[in-house]
Amino acid sequence: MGQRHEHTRDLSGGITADLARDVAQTVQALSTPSRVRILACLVKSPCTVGELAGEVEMEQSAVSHQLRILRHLGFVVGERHGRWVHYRLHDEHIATLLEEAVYHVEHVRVGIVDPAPRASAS
Amino acid sequence: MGQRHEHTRDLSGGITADLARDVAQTVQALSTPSRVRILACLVKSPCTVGELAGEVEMEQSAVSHQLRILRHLGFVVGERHGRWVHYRLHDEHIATLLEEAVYHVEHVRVGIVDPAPRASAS
DNA sequence: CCAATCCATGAATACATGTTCATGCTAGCA
DNA sequence: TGCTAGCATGAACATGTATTCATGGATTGG
Repeated sequence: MGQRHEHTRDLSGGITADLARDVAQTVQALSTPSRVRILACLVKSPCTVGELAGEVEMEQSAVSHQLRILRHLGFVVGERHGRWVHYRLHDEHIATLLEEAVYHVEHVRVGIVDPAPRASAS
Repeated sequence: MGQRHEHTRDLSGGITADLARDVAQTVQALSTPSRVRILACLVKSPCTVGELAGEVEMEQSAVSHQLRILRHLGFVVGERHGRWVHYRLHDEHIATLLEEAVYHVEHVRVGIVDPAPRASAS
């Protein structure tokens, strides 16, 4: 345990336009508060749609719509158990991605406005 | 050398709605192909607006607009040198965040559609 | 100074998207 | 077999946003 992953990809060679498109599309799964909350819930444990709706304070319909998006992006999978559908993260890498994103937000406090450059340097 | 960072944040305790909002807003910087390409360029080296426009195949005006967003999110900083404005990443953590995102897209191939759950399990 | 270059910005537009509302489908219970 | 609970889905709507166009500010070179 305590296994080491770097989880990074060298970008010194640049990236293609196609890869940029894929990155943007994937990352977009985390670009809305509702989906972040849904995924954060699923990190803790699998949930039904109704449970998710309660935890993230959204209507059931809205949750279903967002779950559909997350399914299409390969972030979550749903499995039917009787009348309920249990949703869970597709794999542990999804949890890692979210954990990394949260880490960056908490530690590298971004979001501070930076004015347009006016003064000359050098 | 070879220093170890985990770069993750334990989510077993859940996250607040405010944190989810911040995560979504921050991650949104990487949720568009144009901004991903701009940031990927800046990972390699600082660039002027005109250089960025050439590399990412966008008009100068569009690049300026996106740079403004990235500035406000604390992702990049611009410094005036004569007639040019040199843009660079705010710090190396931004590069790490992008590198991690690209890593996930390349290794954990998401984006495969998953049908709505129909069959019953158990 | 004047012109040219580099960049920022506001308005306008086209487009994507998140939510709600209404409805339909599936599975279990009486 | 109705009937209800849990969930999915389509339409409508409001909102956000990325780009283009036009323009203005800043700076240097002539």
